[in-house]
Amino acid sequence: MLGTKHSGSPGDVWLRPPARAAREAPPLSRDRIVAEAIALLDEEGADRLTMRRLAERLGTGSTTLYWHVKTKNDVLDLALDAIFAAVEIPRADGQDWRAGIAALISGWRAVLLEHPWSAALLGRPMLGPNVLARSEFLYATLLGAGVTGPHLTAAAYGLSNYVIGSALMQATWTAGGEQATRAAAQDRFRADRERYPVLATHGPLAADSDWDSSFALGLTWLLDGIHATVGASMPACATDEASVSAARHARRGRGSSGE
Amino acid sequence: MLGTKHSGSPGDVWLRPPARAAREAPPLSRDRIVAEAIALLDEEGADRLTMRRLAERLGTGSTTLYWHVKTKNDVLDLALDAIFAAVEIPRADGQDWRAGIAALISGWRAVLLEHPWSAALLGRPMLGPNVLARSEFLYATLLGAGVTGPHLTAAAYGLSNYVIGSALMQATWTAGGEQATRAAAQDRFRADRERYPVLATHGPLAADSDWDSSFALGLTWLLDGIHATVGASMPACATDEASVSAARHARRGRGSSGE
DNA sequence: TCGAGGACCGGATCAATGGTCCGGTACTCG
DNA sequence: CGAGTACCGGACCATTGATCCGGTCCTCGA
Repeated sequence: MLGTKHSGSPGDVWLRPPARAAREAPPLSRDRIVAEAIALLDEEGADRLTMRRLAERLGTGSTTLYWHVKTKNDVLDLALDAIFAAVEIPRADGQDWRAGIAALISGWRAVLLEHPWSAALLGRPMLGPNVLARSEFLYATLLGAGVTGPHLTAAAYGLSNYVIGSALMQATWTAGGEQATRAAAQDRFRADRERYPVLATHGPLAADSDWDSSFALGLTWLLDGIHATVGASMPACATDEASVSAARHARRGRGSSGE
Repeated sequence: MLGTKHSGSPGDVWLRPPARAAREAPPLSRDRIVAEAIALLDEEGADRLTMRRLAERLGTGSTTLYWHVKTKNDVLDLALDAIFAAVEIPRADGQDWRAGIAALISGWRAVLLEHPWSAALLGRPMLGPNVLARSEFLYATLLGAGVTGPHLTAAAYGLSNYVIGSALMQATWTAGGEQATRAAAQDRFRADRERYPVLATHGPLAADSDWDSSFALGLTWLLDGIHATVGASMPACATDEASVSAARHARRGRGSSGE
């Protein structure tokens, strides 16, 4: 009798996890799902994110996720917004608006590059609180600097779109596409040298191409242009220490993604 | 005898398609597949493109496509490159390089907006002949204008990334997301008015936001910045037929200060 | 003390999709 | 005329997002 298997309905008591001890972590919150999704995306890329995979990493069943989240798209939207929490919003500073904006934009770019999968998700409406808060800062700072009306819209758009495009492009050619792609492209250029002579020598894959400084340069141009519209007296293309340090900031890090 | 059925092996001759007449079009070429894919994408959007659907529209079996194309990604890559054939490359003109570049960039943008699904595909390496030819023109024109070294890279990158980001953003908020999304966003802004005061009134969905002129303005800023790097003695703002208008007079007056 | 209700979990299952296997058909060329 | 080749497609498979429905555990009031 002692050894008898008496068949409790779902398995033996002793084989079952001791009640709630199995779930040491809080039962499984939206936040945990999002955090794990980001980790998974960082490690394996966008196309490897599966609900089953994600569930497995969380030690739960795949269908359980749907209790906390409506669709997979929700997970992506939440993850996308979540990473922008790492972009610190500069202190509002009426004096040096350029520095503030440059810092924000550079931080934005740094985050996008730290999570290369995010670039591919930029084609969806970003309405999360983190994104909105930073957009708010951008608009407010520009407005405070005297940029108004159509110029305000154009300035905000120009800056955002520039970061987005830059990050997307860079993520495509560095993190996203492995070196294989890049090498193949290089070969392609060389092979069709007579067809694309300039590209072959000065193209984007040329030796002197430096993503960070190129980005900083373009940012300076945009800021200069915006600056000029407010009718300030400073020259349009001055030495801009702000964006230079911004580029430095963007290149740094990578090792410790302070959360 | 005339009415006799003599039973050709697989069905009657008259019931069988007259040999090759059934396929009026060339049997099914890569080009036809790509063209139909573009049509399908234009009509129904990116996520509705299925190999089966595509095959059905072509009046063929889905698996047949794989004879002409290796994967679905190939179809997307080919389609993406194909639409850029519509961007006409301006005549090389040593004099007015700004006009040429502005035309190219604007054409690029126009194509991206005409095929909103393309924006979502920008995150993949674009190495097709059409794209390369236009990049070649961009680099060559800049080089001919005296933009060299890091400035050349930065200029080409800035311009490309700006178009890409702009198109991606606009496609997200107009064609891609239906008005529903936009209206919801509008509501969101209004609801959180105290949290995002500036966004609520001056935000991207404000009444005076005009995609086209905003884009033109930003493009002018970039071109001005590029112009300034060539060491010409002219002030950074030059005569540019279409896009300038607004930005000009703002900087006009005190241009004497500094350089 | 108990039992009803709700928060939370997951196995079985479905439909859609990208892609492969393999056997066909029709045309061409020697 | 027979073999080779370009081309086609039905059957099939694994993966994936998502749902159904039945379970388990906790809470809270009577």
